[in-house]
Amino acid sequence: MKMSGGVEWALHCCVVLTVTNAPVPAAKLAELHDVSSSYLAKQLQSLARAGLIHSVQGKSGGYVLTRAPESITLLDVVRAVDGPGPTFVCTEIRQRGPFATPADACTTPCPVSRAMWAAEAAWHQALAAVTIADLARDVDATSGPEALVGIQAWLSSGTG
Amino acid sequence: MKMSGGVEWALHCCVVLTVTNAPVPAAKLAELHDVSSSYLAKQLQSLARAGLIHSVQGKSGGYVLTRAPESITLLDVVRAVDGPGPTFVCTEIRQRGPFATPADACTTPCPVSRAMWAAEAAWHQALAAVTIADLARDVDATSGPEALVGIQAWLSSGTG
DNA sequence: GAAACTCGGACCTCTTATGTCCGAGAACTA
DNA sequence: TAGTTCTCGGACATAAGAGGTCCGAGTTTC
Repeated sequence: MKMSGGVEWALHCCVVLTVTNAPVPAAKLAELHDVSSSYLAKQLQSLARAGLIHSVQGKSGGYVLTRAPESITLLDVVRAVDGPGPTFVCTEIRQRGPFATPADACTTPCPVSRAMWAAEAAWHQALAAVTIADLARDVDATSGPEALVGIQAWLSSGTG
Repeated sequence: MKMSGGVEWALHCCVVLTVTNAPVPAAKLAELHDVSSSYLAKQLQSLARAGLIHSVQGKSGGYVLTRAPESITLLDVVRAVDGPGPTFVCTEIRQRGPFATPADACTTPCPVSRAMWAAEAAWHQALAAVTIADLARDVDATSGPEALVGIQAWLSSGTG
């Protein structure tokens, strides 16, 4: 099981979007991270479909965060880009074979899926506990405040 | 991100293997769960490579749990079947683009990967807290004790 | 009103998960 | 002790999804 690489890109983009209120084009975000512009567009579309970012069309268009960074969690981004479905899917194996449990008796999930989903819930909870604002704060602390300020200036100026 | 379907099969097989000390052939496990025998064999090989089960060759051969069910965790099975690597892989995006962080300054993981790995650790911890023995106990409680006893008898007899 | 720039979805490629097969090897039987 | 039968083990096809690219529809700006 490997998470889509687009999740990493999307998270970094969300952090970058916290430094400005002006729309940022996908091409700019791609250049900033040195990744394929065409492919990054796909991830941004996923974020837009999920309502996390808002797209502005036209000449000076781009993407803007729809909510405050404090109210966007990592879980939101992961589910938007990587799909909302559960990672573990129960195929009701207990209802098959010579010792099949009758469907009537299957009112509750089987013990295996219960345990797997409980672990998944713990994962979700940990992701939901961290927000984009937390990440931005960590970046400030790790790379120094000048990093995001520099990016902010670069985004404002037309310099490529 | 979707977990390999083989994880479900492997977990059910491990539970079944708790009811007997005699080797159980892959074909028997496949028939019991009504799944492809050839493909299930692949999952069992993964479990064997990871040292969770031991293969016995020859006429009355099959698979046996190597450890007590109490000391085999769900994490062990998941990592064996689905791969031991982390689900989130950091491609060091911060070292790319016009604002690249110099490699010297990257002694610690970037904030994004730190947060993702922390969540993954919570998931692992939850998986490691549940053992195959716990699952077997849950099955007993859910489907009644006669379920596993019936399977035990079926495995012992040559009846297919 | 025209032009330039933006997003959005349709399209193609390639890795990986899924599924299958037959040969090597060990235990049982005679 | 030799033959037979059953087992696992890895090599071989196939299908689905991730990764990557492209051009058209729509909007803002001049």
